[in-house]
Amino acid sequence: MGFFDEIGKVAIGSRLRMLTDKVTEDAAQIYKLYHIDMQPKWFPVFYALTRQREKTITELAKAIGHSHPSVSKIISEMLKKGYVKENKDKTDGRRNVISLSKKGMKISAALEDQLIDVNAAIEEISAQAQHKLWEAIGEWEFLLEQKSLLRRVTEKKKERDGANVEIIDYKSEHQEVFRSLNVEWISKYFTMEESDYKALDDPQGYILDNGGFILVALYGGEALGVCALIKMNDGEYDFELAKMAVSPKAQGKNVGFLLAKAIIEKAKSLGAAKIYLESNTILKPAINLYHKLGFQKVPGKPTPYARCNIQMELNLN
Amino acid sequence: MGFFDEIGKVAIGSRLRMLTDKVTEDAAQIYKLYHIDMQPKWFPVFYALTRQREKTITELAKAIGHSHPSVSKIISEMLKKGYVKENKDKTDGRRNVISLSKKGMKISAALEDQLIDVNAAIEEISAQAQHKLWEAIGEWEFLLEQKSLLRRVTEKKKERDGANVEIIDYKSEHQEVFRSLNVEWISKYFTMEESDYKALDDPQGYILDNGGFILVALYGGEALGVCALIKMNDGEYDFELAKMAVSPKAQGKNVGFLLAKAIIEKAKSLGAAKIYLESNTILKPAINLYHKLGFQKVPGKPTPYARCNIQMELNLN
DNA sequence: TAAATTTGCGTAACTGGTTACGTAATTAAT
DNA sequence: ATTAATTACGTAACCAGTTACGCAAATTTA
Repeated sequence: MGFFDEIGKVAIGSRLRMLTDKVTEDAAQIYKLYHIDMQPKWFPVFYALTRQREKTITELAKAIGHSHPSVSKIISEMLKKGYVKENKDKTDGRRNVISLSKKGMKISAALEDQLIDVNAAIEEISAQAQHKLWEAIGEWEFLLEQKSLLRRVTEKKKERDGANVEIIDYKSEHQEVFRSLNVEWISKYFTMEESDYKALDDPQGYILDNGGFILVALYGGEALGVCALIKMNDGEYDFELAKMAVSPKAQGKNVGFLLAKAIIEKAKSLGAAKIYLESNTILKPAINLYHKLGFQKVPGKPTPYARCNIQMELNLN
Repeated sequence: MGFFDEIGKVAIGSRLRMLTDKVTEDAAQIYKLYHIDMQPKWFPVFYALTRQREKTITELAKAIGHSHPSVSKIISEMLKKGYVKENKDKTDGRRNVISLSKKGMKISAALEDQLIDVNAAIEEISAQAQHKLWEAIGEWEFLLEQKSLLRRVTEKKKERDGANVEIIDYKSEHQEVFRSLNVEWISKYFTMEESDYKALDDPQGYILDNGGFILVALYGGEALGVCALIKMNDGEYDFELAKMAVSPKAQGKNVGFLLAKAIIEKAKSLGAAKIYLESNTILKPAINLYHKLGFQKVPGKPTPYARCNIQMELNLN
């Protein structure tokens, strides 16, 4: 147990499994004690059948919370022992209606005594324990039903990553990063074009001096993401969101989202009403991100970029 | 869940298993979220190795509470991925010393972030729950360690069976039962002898009128066990415990023990100091019972019974 | 009424663990 | 110095569940 104390509650799964094993391991012995020739795994099926005379395989599976092949196997074993009988449904040839045989019902009577004693034993343990396992399980089932562990972990990750990400204004020292991060992804998926070089080689002249902005994302102090807001001369849009790039090192750390969120805030604070962007549908994570931020697809506009096959806009009002 | 509410806490095992499944099912996804190429089942091994540079298969198994073949399999999988390396111990050729490879250590660093988030997520669930699962598991582990479920159930069964058993004095109406129960086991394991017929055909004249006693055990009102105390003329012993018989129908219901206990009390109340009995070692449950009651083996005495190969006495002072 | 979809369920293959067993290396006992 | 017992650990077979798949019957849709 020392191991699990040290490792923390991450081990809750392993620990649950071990307790389950411990609670379960005696089951076979207990049946022997009552001279009941039955396998522990048959019990749920058995019990369900005592409650309701007849049930099909699928009904049984649903009732006891197993998959149907599991029930199918159990039934074929119980059939061999003669505890149940099967009966093809006359009106629906697919259904295999299972019921307890005479022999099965006799066993089921013997089981009742056992149930009483096992229940009493478990109640005894419960009474000796300060913390209520039964109720705790119920609560956990409910809480996990509401929000899965995966979702909870995802949220925690976002929170933690967010705290590590700092979004700052572009300074001339970032020019190298701004260029290299963009070259990296563009040349990975497409090829660099004329307009790329213009913006990347001279962000000061091409973007900032024209009334645009650039933000830089620091992760643990290192610049791992960049994003630009380019002033547009078109009457419809105020800015184009462009040259967004996140280092593979920071992938999955929510950097893109935080960066985009920040740049949208920036645009808002500058009184912008509509933002435009161009992208390509093979960049699925990017498209998803834009979608999540509220961008909507718009019909084709003229563009200098060959790689553009989708255009989107975000209305800020 | 309805099923389990209805069936009662007997289902604690199934319920634990389901919760375990639920907690565990997301594990693989969570690793993916962190871009860690690892199987959930490797985690305990991984973790144990980050804690202590080197460990043998068996040490790992002990540390994480698995069987050694399980660890053996996991290691061979991790080996294939290049996360660990093995090293035959120079001084002990049997030992296979495992340690993390460079690649393994890199993964282990990535794991740390994940651990933080998973722990946070689980703490969040814990905080939302009123009942403390973690502590409850700890208590159950302790309580089951102290006394296994099997032993607890056995005790409950004895209690319940005991309450159903009533020990009464022999009356003439019991002669038939007294005879038939004894004939049943004697002729099953041995053959009836002259002395048997004397006692069984005329318990009144042969046992009671000579200062002996007979007790009858009723189970649910039915006479299913008998036991006699025969007055002895020998200077050493006061009574012989004999003609104890329990119906197979009442087997495992503690009837024998209660009957013997009662007959010993009877002897005590009559001022007896020493009880004697004869038996045969092939009757193992009977010998165990006598032993449990405090009877000790004594060297051979003259006996009319061919089937006797062990003699025992109980000192009542 | 024919075609497409859904449902019931059996079989097969997989999974993450176990116990059983065999073998080689080491240690203890005579 | 043997012999016997113990230990480390790999392989095989099993176990109680699962998912994947396919077939046939029933139901829905066109």
